[in-house]
Parts: sequence; C-alpha cells; structure tokens
Amino acid sequence: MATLADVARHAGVAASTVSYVLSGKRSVSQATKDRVRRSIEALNYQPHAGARALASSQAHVLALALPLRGDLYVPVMMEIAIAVTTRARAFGYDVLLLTAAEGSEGIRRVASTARADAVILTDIGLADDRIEAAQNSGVPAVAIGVPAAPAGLDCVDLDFAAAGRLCVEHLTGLGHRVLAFIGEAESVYTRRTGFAERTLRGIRAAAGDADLVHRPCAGSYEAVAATLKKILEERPQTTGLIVQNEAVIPPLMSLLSSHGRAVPDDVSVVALCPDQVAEQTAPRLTSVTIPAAELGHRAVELLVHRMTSGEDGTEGKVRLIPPSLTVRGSTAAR
Amino acid sequence: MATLADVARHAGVAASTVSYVLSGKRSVSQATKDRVRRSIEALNYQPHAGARALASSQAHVLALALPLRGDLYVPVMMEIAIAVTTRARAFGYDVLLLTAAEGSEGIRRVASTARADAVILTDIGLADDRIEAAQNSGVPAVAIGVPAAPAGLDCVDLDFAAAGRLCVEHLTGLGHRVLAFIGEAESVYTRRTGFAERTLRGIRAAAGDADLVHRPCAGSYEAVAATLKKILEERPQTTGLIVQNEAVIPPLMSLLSSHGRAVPDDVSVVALCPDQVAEQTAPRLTSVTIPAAELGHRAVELLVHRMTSGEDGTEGKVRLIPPSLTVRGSTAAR
DNA sequence: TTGTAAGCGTTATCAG
DNA sequence: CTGATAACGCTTACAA
Repeated sequence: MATLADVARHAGVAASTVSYVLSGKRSVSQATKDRVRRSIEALNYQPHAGARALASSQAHVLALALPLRGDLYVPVMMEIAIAVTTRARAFGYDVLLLTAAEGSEGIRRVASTARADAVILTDIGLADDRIEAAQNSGVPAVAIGVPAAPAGLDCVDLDFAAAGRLCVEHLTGLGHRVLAFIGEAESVYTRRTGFAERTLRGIRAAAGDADLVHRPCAGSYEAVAATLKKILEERPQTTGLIVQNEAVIPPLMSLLSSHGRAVPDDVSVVALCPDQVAEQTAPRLTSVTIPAAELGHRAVELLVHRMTSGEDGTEGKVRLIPPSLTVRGSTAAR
Repeated sequence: MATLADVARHAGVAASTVSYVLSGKRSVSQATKDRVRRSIEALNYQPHAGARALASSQAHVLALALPLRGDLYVPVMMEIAIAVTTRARAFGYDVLLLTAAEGSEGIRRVASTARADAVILTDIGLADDRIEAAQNSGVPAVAIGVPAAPAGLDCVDLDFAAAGRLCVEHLTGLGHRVLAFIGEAESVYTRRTGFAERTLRGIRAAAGDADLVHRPCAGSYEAVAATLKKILEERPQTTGLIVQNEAVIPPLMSLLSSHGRAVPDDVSVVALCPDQVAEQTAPRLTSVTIPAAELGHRAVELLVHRMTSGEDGTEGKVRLIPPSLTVRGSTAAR
C-alpha cells in the first residue's frame, strides 16, 4: 500500500501538503492540489486508519451496543443497525458491534482503548449500567430508547405515549367503544418501564369514556390463546384490539379466525409494530410503525454533530419522534 | 488515559518490557512481570488501539458484510452477527459492520485502509463481486454460504443437500408417500443457486419411489394461499409437507387449519428454519435448524486460525456442517 | 533478562 | 501558500 510519503514524493511536495489537501484544513493552491490529487490516483493511495487514529486521536468509529436479549425486536434491531451503519458511513465513520455479553465492560473497553469515538446504546433498560459506563468513560453516548432517569444522556425514541393515543383515537374514531390492549409480556412491564409503560399511559389517557382493558401477553401461541379467550369470554362485546408485542400478531390473527371473529368485520385490530410485520398478515394490519431507520439515523446525527461542533451543552435531551399511523385492512367502522 | 510510557515509568522499567509483558513475546522475570502488572492496574492502563494497529499492522478487527437484502433471513442473520462478534472477542478481535449498500467497495476500503484484517461474507450470491474484491484486496476472507465457483475461497455452510435428504427420510420413515416441497421464492432459484438448489437436489435424491412435487413460493400471505390451494387441489392425497422459506410458515399453518387439515393428524410438516421460528407455531414444528451460531463461530475460527498460524495453503475448502433434525409436534405416522 | 532506539503513517505546529 | 519536523503510542529488532 502506498503511504502519504509516497504520494508526497510522487507529487514533489511535502507530506504535510498532501495531508492538507486531503483534510482541507488549510488552503492549498489549485495547482498543487491538482498535482497531489493525480498522484493519489496514480498510486491508489488510501490513508492508514490506525495511523490516522493515532495522530488525530479520532478513530472515526462508532460502537453500537446490541440489545440484551438477542431474540427480541429482531427485525427492528436489524433495521436500526443498518440505518446506523449507513448514516455513519455518510459521515466517514465505521460501526463496531458490541454484544450484550460484553455489557458495560465492552463500553469501557472501546472507550479507553480509543477503538471507538462514541457509543450508541439500544434496548435501554430501567437501570442500565451501560449508561453509567458510557458517562464515566467520557465517550459521547446516545440511547435509542429512554431509561428511567435519562440524567445527562441524549435519547431518541418513538413517542410511545402519542403512539398509544393514536391507536385509541383511530379506533374510537371508527365508533369502537369496547377496546382491549394486548401488551408486552408481564415481565416487560416490571423490568423495562420505558416504552411499555409510556404506551400504556398514552392509551389509558386517550381512552376517555371508552371501555378499555389492558392484558399483558407473552409471545407464545399458548399465551396468546389464553389471553384472547379470556378477553372474548369476559367482554364479548370487544370490537377493538390494540397489539404491541409483535410476536403476538401471527398467532392472534389465526386465533381470531378460529374463534369466528372476522377482521375487520367483527373486530378491528391495530398494531404497534414494524411495517414489515404489519404487511405479512391477511388482512394487512393498520399500524403505528416503529421508525427504526429514523431512530438509527438520528442517533448517528446527534453523535456526529456533538463531536464535530464540539458543543457539550446540548446533551441530556430526550427527542421523541412523533408516531404516524398507517391505515391498512384490519380496521373498519363498527 | 495512561500510556505505555507512563506504565514503564511507574514500574521503573523500559517501555519495551511493558509491551513484552503484555504480549508475552519474550520471557520476562516473574518479579518484573508482577511489578508491571501492578502498575498497569494502578494506572488503569489500556493500550491505544490505533497505535497498536499502526505499529503491528494488525487492526484486530474483522469486517462482517451484511446480506444484500435487509429484509430476508433476519433472525438467522442476527444470530450470525452475534455469534461472530462473540467468538471474535474471544480472540481479541472486534467486529465492524459493512452494509450491502457499500458492496464490494466497502471491502476494498477496509482492506486498503487497514481498518480490518479479514472479512466475513454473508448471503453469498451466485456471482458475487464481493468475493473478487476480497481476493484482489488480499484480505483473508471466508464466506458463510457457498458461491457457484468457490475458487480459492473458504466457505462454511449448512449441508443443505443432506438437510433436504433428512427431511424426506423423516417423512418417508413415518409412512408418508405423497410429499410436497414448498421452497423459496422463484427468484431465489434463478439468482442464488447455492443453498436453494442444493436443498432441492438433496430432497429429490432422497425421494426415491415417493411421490414429490416442488413448488417455489414467495413469503406473502397471498402467495402461500395460492400455492397451498394448488397443492391440495392437484394432489389431495398429499400428507407430507417440507417448507424452506421461513416467511411461509405462519401463513401456512393458519391456512392449513382453514382448509380443514389438522397438523399432524392429516398432514405432517417439516421445516428448514431456525429453532426460534419452529417453536413459535402450534403445534411446534419438526425442523432442521439453521445452525447460525455455529456458522458464525466457525467462520471466525477459520479466519483467526489462518491469520495466526500463517498457513496460506488450506484455503479454498468448503466446510459443510451436517444437519440435525429435531422432532417436534408437527409430524406423525400416516 | 532487560534496555535502547528505530520505525509504523498520520496530523499539526512552527517557521518561512 | 508551503515545507520541516515533532508528536501520537506502540512494536520489535538490536544490543547489552
């Protein structure tokens, strides 16, 4: 591989000049600029990432901490990872993976070895020790999700409260009066107060005079069967269903039909899930999407902005993305 | 952050000694070893990744090239990514993500900037230009999947032919004589000869005197409905189903019941899919799993082995992992 | 067994 | 506008 020095020699200039035409950090005459550019082309020069990191103390790498549970939110997580990587590349950054297994230790490691310049945290838990690790390590960090106490941490997330509200309003707007919210598994409410609780709060707030019950539900077929059975037995007049746990969706749809409830003729269903999931059922689901790509993009933008424009004063903000509901075939007027 | 020099000063030894204590590349007396270790502890020293990469020309980073289509094989891909990262960490490597959008350019980039020492390719296509890019760049590469012409490239994959065989043998062993293979989408067969064709070949070879049809099928509800309808109309005696496209599974199960075919009483179903998918239906599916974690682990091991033991002679091997079938509730004797 | 010193390929400061 | 040159923090011959 050709080095900066090779290029400098080939172009008949000093090494520093080559560096400056590349970085643009000082003005260079058009003539030498051109000459250097040609030499770069000719030698197919690519700067050495390690050398650059050492000299500039900037690795141009972002670390992405994967969720604690590998089996949950998989499609959303994948979309976030791709969005983060794509956007990071646009700013000249590469993305490094940190597994849950490494935990907060991984964050300390990439920070103190200068392997990464900043960290993106996902699947934020109620009391997440990775947050503290990031803050103590002094690396810029942004969370995709909102912890219980976001003290000094930048967060981006869907506005789940508004999302819940939107679902209820859509159903009540269609004339539905007896609603059931099939939520995340019970454990999620105890462990990860964040998004699940905010959704529930939004839903309750919007229900108003409508009749609403909340039923936590695990993702297994048996759990869904039990939950649905109970809902239909206890409140046979139910005509509006809101679903949050995306694993619940496939079994729910097939169970509804075996219970003789047609969607959307007998019961309307609206889901909080990625579009991909909403479009794989029959009928396709009216849903509030999880804006995975946008979350990833914004996380990167926040980080890069903070690192370049050296502002350290804007942190600790929680940025909620307004939800948007897409009407598909699973909801209809009562 | 403390540097090597700081540690050396603190321990009263030369910088090189500290380096050697860390790398073990030459023997150091137990006494100084201990002293250095204590200083490292005391100063909480962590080596600078960039400096190390520059001096040793080893980044200790593996690049993982993500699939071309972000929406396919998502759970498998996620599992591979986690397995790769975990195993890489065990060898002291970090993992960098390369998106499909960057394509072969990304591979050239990480290779020529020395950002990564080796590359793992996933979702291998028939004529995949990333393979050539890797080989021209001179980085060690291993493919998870097998291209049409694996010339000189190391590959690891499930033995799909054997997997297909296993499915057929399981069904025929249970007395089923009329079988249908619901495969991947038509486009997959034209574009990615690899695993889909190998599966089909294995299935056909094992069918023997049994009656078998192959029906490609897309993942949408409509496509599954059409495919199943056709199968049941044309060959109502069908009692054995083999499914490869995992997106087909949820709709298929609910469609079977609406057609009045009970699983496994009327029809047995065996799937080629991750365990996670097989366990989310009712009844749970008898399946040949996609050994995602093992694929990831072996890919890393191959790479690390080749890089450390400098052997350049073992490349170009295709390593197929023998399939294993797990009997669950979706298959029974005819 | 240990120390000295020459790189590794950039960036950035200081002159000119 | 451009050239020298000293870092950056580590590895690895080469000496001792």
